[in-house]
Amino acid sequence: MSETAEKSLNFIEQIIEEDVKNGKHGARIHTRFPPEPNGFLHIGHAKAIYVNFTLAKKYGGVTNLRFDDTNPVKEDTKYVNAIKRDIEWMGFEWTGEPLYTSDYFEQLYGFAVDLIKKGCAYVDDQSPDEIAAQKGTPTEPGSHSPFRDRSIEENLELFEGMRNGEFEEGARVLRAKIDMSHSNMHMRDPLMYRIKKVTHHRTGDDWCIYPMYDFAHGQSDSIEEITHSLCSLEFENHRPLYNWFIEKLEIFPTRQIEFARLNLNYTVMSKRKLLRLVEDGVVDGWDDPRLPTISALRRRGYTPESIRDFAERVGLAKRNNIIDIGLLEFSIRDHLNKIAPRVMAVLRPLKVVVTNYPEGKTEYLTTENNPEDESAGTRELPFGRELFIEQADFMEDAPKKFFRLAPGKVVRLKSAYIIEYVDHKKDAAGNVTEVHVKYLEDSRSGQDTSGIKAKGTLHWVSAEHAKDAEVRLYDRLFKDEAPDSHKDRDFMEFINEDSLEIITNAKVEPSLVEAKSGDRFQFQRLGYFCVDSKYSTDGKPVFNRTVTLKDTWAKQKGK
RNA sequence: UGCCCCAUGGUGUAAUGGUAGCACACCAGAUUUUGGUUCUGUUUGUCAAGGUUCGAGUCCUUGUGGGGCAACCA
Repeated sequence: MSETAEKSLNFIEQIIEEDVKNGKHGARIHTRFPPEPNGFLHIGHAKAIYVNFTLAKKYGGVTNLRFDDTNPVKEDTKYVNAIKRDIEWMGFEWTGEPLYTSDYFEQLYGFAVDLIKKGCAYVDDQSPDEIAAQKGTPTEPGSHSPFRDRSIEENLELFEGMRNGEFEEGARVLRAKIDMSHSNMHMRDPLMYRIKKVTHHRTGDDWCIYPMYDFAHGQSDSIEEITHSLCSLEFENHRPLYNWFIEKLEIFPTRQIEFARLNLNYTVMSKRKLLRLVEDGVVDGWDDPRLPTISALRRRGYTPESIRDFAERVGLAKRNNIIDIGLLEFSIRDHLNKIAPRVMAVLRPLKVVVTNYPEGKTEYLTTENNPEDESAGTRELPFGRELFIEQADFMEDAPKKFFRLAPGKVVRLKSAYIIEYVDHKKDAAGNVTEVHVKYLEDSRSGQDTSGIKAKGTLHWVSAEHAKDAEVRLYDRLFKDEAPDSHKDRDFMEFINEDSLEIITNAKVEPSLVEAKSGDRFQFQRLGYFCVDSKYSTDGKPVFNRTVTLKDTWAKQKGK
């Protein structure tokens, strides 16, 4: 992360620099990432993680990881582990041990008692429906609960009763006593505690009352002395309440700052919708490479560096945004171009016979592993009389701008020889089954004295030496740019039925059978591929296509 | 018909009262044993109307458009 002197600051950095300049909190910066352990992290979270961790680090601060586990109905330890793994994989380190809002339940209870004693909270015996009815609407004020003016003593007694399990679920709640006619709905006597006789993933059955988000999140920030609590725009309306509790409780004044969350086109990001895709079997689990979850991106072959680069590029502001998926693809191409070894793989093989090459002969040709990185070295490729090239690299009736193999054309085989078209065979259906060519013996790569210039260069594998491999090609999961933006159509209607193509008979160069789970390659002229962690077996790797190479030829064809 | 937030090329994001810049995308060209990479160049923008000012993307007013808020969810 090289910071050029010219680089302008985003609005949060400006706030932080102002705070540092003024010596606020001793110029200390402390942020937190507060996931609820009820689902998997996605690329939107990745931005929030990036923002919280890099901002703190930039100003010499640290970041807490705090699981916001105040709703035992939805939360589970299995998510805790997945979330920790994803953050670590992204390359970030939280300070100390992971923290949990549930660690503060006793303290939070004390805060509530304090508020009751100050006359700022009361126990309400009404049902959810009654409370909702009194809430009013955004344009009409609410009305007071008949229990609003209970004595402090009675409130204290009832609240303790709630804690002790004396009442049924839903029978009573604790509410803040603020203003039922406030223009901000969140200030109309919001709920602080509700009764839930549910086992919590960490505290077990110790509690049967649990604090609401609004009475847990800000207070946890205060307890941890978080200086800047960064959250998404939807919590803007909660900030007055956040500050009200800080003021009444006289606790550490964390400042909440909201920023716009990340949105990506051609996908969905909400946990609920992601869960539906998984449960309906549309995708193959939370880490299906077509999903925008961090575990899916990892499995697909994205690097942590590329995710961080992307998070930096999307910027930080308060404006709602929809980022083009193409930007994410740029980030991963940019990184993989520098680090991925180039290899030969033919996805849809077409047999080529080099008629003037000796039968039974094998020669080994040297090729560079990565033209962008000399230190990557070279390797030897077997070459023989029978080869496979890509079906799309031969055309019987080629347009003038087709730089590949066709009647009357010559092409270079990458790191090998220039070949010249001789003949081709077709089956009964008219499909080309075999192409015959002659090679130019004096055109060997690196020792070319033929004087011939070939316009195109093809990738290839030796038929005798090539290994079979399975390759999985992914396309966007949705056909619509914003599948969940249609008011009267379900996002599932926009599923792209062709988002996964499995090729079982790809031919790859022999070295690839030794590839290990997670290894990344550039299949020359095709794209970047990663050995799948789920379906690969020893000696039989399955390759996931991370992203294609930029393809200006395909673009031209489309015209 | 309440409150809060937002509005700069196709998409994002800068300019903090003084030349509207950067990235991605797009288009054109150069290089290339990957139609990749790299390099060069072009096109495209301040929501509207008033006001303040020598000067407004920036400040003020009023509109318009978009987003959020009425879960015992977070």
